[in-house]
Amino acid sequence: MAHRSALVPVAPKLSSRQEQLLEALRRAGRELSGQDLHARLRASATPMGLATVYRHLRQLQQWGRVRCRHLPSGEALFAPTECDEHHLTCVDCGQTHRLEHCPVHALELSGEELRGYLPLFHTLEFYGLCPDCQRRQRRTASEAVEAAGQSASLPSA
Amino acid sequence: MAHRSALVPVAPKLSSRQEQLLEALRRAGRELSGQDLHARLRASATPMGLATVYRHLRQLQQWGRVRCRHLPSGEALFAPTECDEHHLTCVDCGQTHRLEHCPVHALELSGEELRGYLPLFHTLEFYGLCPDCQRRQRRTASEAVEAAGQSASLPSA
DNA sequence: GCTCAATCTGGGAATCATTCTCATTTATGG
DNA sequence: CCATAAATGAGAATGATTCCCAGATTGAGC
Ligand SMILES: [Mn+2]
Ligand SMILES: [Mn+2]
Ligand SMILES: [Zn+2]
Ligand SMILES: [Zn+2]
Repeated sequence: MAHRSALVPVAPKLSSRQEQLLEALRRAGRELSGQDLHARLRASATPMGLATVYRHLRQLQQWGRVRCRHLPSGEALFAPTECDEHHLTCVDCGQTHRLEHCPVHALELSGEELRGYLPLFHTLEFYGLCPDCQRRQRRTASEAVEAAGQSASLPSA
Repeated sequence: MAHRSALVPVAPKLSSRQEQLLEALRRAGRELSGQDLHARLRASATPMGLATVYRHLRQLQQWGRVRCRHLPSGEALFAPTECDEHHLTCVDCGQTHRLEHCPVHALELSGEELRGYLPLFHTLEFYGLCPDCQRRQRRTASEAVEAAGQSASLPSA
């Protein structure tokens, strides 16, 4: 709290609708898409339209209260900035794991690199091949090699 | 090269179309969207259709040769993985600066955190408010306060 | 060379998350 | 209550990406 107000020069009081949105995000305990949020809020006592959900998500992001990351699929996921999480994602099957610790939490940008910016949040995602997909790709590759080798020529690999 | 082949278990030979795509990305010297690439390749001697561009971008990404990040606007930008760049972006106006050095280049994931994954690439982006937008937000905020304080409302300007 | 199946390609339709429009509702402040 | 401004949301518009599928290309086997 003290942390937040120290960082943000303009910390506008949130409207009740914005509080509702942020609270829904907190309650979820995981990143949610705009559509997810809309679905949840639509069921609430004070339903919120899709346009309003997106409007406020954008506003909250510009105020540094919400951050957004994109899955490889392109889906946008939102979370409160106070939750500092990162992931390791398979570029093939999309399986993702939450990392225990943020590797850049300490390591901040130097004053020179900041260029006068007021830092709000960051995104950091690692991508790789999960063990299963490594196996599958190896299998596929060796099948190709074997098929090619059977014939007569093909010194490629 | 040695670096790459050591990392990637399955490093399939790229098709000529895939080479063409990757080469276009390298030649560009900056991140390009799928649409950008399509526009460039359409003008070339061997035009490439939009569907093919996206197909190969996905494949190259799964092979760890291309990485992708998303602007706050949602636009997807592609670059060769050998280019390890990150940015500082204003959440308000969208202005972005390239960082000189990658803060996580050394700092790799621990074996435990890797969970057997074969690391391919990462994305790291910092977000904040640029000096201009900080000023603007402060100005907007103080106008609001002043208007409220006066309590004699004059909507003239 | 020629043939045929497998693979690749790309025009155009389909998808779908997000944004936009704008008529209506709600908050504000006397 | 009145007037004005701000907020809201239904539905249309947008636009990037994916899907579909018929035609083109490749290349292994003859
Ligand atoms: Mn972090
Ligand atoms: Mn890096
Ligand atoms: Zn996988
Ligand atoms: Zn800015």
